[in-house]
Amino acid sequence: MPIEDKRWTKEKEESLAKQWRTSPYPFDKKNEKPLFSVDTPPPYVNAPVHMGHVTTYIIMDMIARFKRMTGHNVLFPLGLDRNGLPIEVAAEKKFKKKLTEVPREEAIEMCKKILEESSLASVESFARAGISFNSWKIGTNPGEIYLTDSDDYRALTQGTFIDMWKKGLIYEDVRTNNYCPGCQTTIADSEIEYEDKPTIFTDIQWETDTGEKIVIGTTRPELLCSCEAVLYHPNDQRYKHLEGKNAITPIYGRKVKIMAHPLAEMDKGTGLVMMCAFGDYTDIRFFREQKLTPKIAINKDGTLNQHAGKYEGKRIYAGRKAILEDLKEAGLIVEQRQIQHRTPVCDRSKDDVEFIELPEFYVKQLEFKDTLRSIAESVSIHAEPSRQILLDWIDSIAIDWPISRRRFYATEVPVWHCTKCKEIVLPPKGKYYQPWKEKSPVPCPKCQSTDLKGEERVFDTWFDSSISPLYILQYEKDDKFFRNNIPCSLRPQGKEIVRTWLYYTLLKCFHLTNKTIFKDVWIHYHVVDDNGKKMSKSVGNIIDPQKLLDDHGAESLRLWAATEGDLSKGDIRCSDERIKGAGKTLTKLWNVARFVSSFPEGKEGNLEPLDEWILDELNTLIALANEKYAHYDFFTPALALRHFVWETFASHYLELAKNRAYNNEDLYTDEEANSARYTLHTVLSRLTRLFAPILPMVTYEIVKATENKDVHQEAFPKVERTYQPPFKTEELMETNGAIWKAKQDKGISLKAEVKKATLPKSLQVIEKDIKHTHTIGDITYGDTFAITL
RNA sequence: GGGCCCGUAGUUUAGCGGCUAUAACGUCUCGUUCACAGCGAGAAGGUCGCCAGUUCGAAUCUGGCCGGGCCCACCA
Repeated sequence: MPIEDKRWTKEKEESLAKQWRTSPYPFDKKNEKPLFSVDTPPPYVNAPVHMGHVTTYIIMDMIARFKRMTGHNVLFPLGLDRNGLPIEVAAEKKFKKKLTEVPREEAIEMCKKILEESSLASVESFARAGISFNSWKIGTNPGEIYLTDSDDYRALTQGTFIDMWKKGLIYEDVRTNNYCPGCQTTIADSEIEYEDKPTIFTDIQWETDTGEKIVIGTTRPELLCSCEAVLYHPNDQRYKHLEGKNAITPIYGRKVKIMAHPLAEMDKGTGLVMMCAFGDYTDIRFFREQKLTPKIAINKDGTLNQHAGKYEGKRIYAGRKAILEDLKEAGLIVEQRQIQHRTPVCDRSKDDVEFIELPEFYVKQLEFKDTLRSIAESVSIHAEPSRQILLDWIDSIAIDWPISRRRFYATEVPVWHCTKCKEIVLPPKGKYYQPWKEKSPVPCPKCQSTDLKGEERVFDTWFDSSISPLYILQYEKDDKFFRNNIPCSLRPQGKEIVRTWLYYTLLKCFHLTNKTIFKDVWIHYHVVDDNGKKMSKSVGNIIDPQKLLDDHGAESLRLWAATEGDLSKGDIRCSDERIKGAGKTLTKLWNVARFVSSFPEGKEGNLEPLDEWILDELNTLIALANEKYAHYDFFTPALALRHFVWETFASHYLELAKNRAYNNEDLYTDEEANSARYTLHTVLSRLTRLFAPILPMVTYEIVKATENKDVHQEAFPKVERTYQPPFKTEELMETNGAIWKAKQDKGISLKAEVKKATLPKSLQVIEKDIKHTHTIGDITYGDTFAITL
């Protein structure tokens, strides 16, 4: 049927988006086609998805749609991340109560209330953008939207803990960790941010055991009590003579070793540095390396303890003030100055992070670094340079992974503790447990006691999210399906979470399955604002995709996402103007289709040389798209397709073939006209399929109108037949261009007659088409182009 | 401070040893050509960040510098 409407409008998108939302692309487990599984990143539900999410999911959708068209059974589920700190923060804000200060049941209730409001509205933009998830229903069947805080998901998280504990891959230990006194939990490195804060830097006079006076600078005088060593750099001539001597700590009068150590930097402070338990990461590294026993002077509540002597009970700042006064009185302060200091603070409470010891659960990783490195080297990463982020991270790992947290809205660590024999008691896996309020289903295996205390700690949310590929592939639910379908085909994710989500997933899945869990990893950069700045809530430059969808429509957004840049290689800027500009190509494509649809289809038969040429051009595109799409590159083919639509096909082929396709004056034979009509329809048909993953809505409507088919059920084009183009594309384009320009320069109509023309010899095969397109009288052929108007 | 990435037209970009350096958006000129004025035909616009080197030849390779981004580290 001919297309009537003069242009593509965004209003046409609404019904299609709705249609795909109510009856989407369900996942059929029994389908015999090879599986292509996409481990999509579950967005966090506390805020609506922003432009960056939508853009990257659009690319994932292009991948999914392409894979469907190339004969795959595509598992493309959406997950929603609902565990952990952001929800707790939102709950605290809304109810104006600290979760640490209310009963645990109430804390969890508060979080659940927040989550009730979040619903699916946060991902509404995905539906509007035409993302073809398997399902828009929340559930536990493969392909349905999964929630990381569902009983089903949490039971699997706990099951993996139980397995790993039994395999000896998890242990509990008392170690130094980042600790936030405000939130009262151990926090991960990724939960720390830095603030420039003014701090007093104090040079304090010490003495050595031989009576020599030395000066050491510090910002943490309250930690003097926990000092275990004084360091200078091995090349520092000023202090070489101190090697092997001891320093006496002021106030406390303890003897500590003076050592040469590269951790000390010659040009910082006086070149001498005290090592305390613990002022910073350097201290921690040093204590670990020297196997020193730290005397930690700070309690869980942020007060100083008995190690601090007379300052015991004071909070850190008060203790610091008091000890500085005492040092001043003793005449030991050489100099004080205020410095700006980048201080690690908790990213939620903004409290200074302290380093204290607590018992926590750890996943072993140090002894697996070599294996992890080979996994990191063998997994296929798009684009290749991003692999280095992972390798660098693996190289820099210095401790095992602390997985327990002292918070509330997260998966509980599924253990009980025997009050009699101290044994750790694990329940059978397969069920979701809340040990802090439930009785252990089993007695202590060692002493048979039933007097067990439920564990109160929860997991780091990365411990949850690092099993997403296992969850979507039915691990422990359907063994046969799981075994047949690992590794997971594709992990798409942002580069900023390579060292967390990607790394932890590879680690944990290796521990559980002994395999590399992904075949391919697609790592993307970011959509930044139109000034090139990263979007962030605090800066207030978050771009709302709903607004862009309202203004320009999904297809403009999608074409922009494909053509603005290669997201696996760098950031792309979000520009309203450029998204708007993308819409022009939609109009062009639509009108090309409208033009083609006005002709009868034509039958396959002898092809005119011009028609062979355009089909050959299209073949080049088909080959390019197949190759690039398969490597998750939509950028290169999208540019080529756009160019083909505007230039090659519309400007040149259509202009030349028009007369023949109309054949109003019977200048051509039926066979010649048929060849043009057949070619027009064939090109359109293939072109829509090439565009379908990028522009699912426009192509759907075109193919429905012209062929009455669902383009998304069609096979992706392959180069099936080759054609012999008798001339070079540039030769044709240059010739057309030269004739148009000559008429333009003379200010005459493009239809005006050309009396005589000398054209390249190779174009003789399409003499008739050229002659009628440009209205040329006499055509001769030669090396030099010339026309007489 | 360490690592990685990036500097090409006003903007976004292609090219990654060899034609006069791509194209799109924007700007300007002309045009109511029967698919499309949300269009067409053209034009202007660049010492390919800077400086050396390798080479017959460098936007492209190497080194240094300058500028930008991201990640990591930095409580002396």
